[in-house]
Amino acid sequence: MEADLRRVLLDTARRLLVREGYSRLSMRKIASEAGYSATSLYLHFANKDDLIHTLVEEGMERLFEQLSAARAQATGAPDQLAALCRAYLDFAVANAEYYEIMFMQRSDELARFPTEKYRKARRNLELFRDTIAEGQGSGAFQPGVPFVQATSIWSFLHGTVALHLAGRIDARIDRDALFASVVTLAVSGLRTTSHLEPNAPLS
Amino acid sequence: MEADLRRVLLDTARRLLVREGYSRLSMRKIASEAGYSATSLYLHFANKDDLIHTLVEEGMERLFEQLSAARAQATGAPDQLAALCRAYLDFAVANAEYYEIMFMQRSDELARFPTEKYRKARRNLELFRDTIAEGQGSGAFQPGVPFVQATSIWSFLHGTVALHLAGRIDARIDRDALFASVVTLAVSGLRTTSHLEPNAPLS
DNA sequence: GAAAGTTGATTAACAGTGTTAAGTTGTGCG
DNA sequence: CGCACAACTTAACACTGTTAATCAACTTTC
Repeated sequence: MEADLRRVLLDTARRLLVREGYSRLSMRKIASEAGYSATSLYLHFANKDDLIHTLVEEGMERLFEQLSAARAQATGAPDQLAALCRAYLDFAVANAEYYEIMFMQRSDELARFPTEKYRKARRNLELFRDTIAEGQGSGAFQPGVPFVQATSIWSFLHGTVALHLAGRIDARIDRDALFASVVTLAVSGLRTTSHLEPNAPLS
Repeated sequence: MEADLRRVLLDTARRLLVREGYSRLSMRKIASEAGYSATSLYLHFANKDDLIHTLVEEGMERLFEQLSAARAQATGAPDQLAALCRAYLDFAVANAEYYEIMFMQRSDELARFPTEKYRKARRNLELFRDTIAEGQGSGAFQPGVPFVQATSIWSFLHGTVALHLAGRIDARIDRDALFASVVTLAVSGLRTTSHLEPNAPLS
């Protein structure tokens, strides 16, 4: 056996995913691209879902690194939260194919993300939650349940990128301007002293 | 030929979609369920995407009806906007399979929604836009570009239902409470006098 | 060192998918 | 009647994920 064929197959799958998109990613293609027969994949992964879930897990880690780095470069909860939002949106457009398998999989198409890998996915949300809690502690944010508020912000961010990636956002709306407005809106919704400015510059 | 086989096939497809979900909806199943051979579908639809797009169009109409009805029962832009948001969320959970093909299709998997059918999809967003513009006229809402603000709210709503339908929202968060908070948050973000209350009752 | 067992990979096959080409059947019409 | 056209079907292609059976090579054991 290859030194670590599992690793090779994952790398091949990732490369194919990024190059051709999820819908054109098949077990047979991964295998032939790696120079093996299709059934070899089943010696290292239970099934396609298992393979994809491993890629998702890797994506969650990469997202966590980028989110952490973004937050570390900002100071103060509001700025840190804004940095997290921007990093999330940036990750989604820079890794669209990754984002699709990570967050845009309908549950009946792909088996539920396994619990043992769920921890890594949750860390990303906790980054938001902790920042919000910190802001509440310093009095910069309104009171509330940080976990719920983090979920709300996440929903907002996800909705924006999901519609964007699906090509559903009207072409007249500039992407970067919309993203910037979304970040402002998301953060200002939590602030004690509202910093909402009319979003006239958009479109 | 059947009086209108096209109509029969669409009804069969819709029934199968709701009963078994999009991932288990195949041309062959639709055909056999309707009592015809698979290739018959291609006499009435160019391909599977064409058939799905027709279902999507119907879904857009149904959504429009429910949104319109909800807005008509409320008075004043803020309440009307809240009613629109609630109706949108309600539609999504009550017609999850429909919602999936309407808004959760990745663009590379399903061909782009055809322009001639796009009009019906846009009407729904215009309902939000017009309500926002009305609220700005009466001074209830902050100034801004209504179309962009409507898109923001839509993103927020879509993100919430998309994550919910994908089973990604933490089980500890009550769905209805989250939805209620999202509606409040979406509307209050536009108001001149903020009505934000701490969302403590959640979870 | 020969026999047995294990590991890593393969080929063949099944049941399913969307879709096209060719063939069949029935109806209206000149 | 015979022609034409319309509605529909059968056969086939090129895929898909996945399982069972097989084969070759290396390890272990006697």
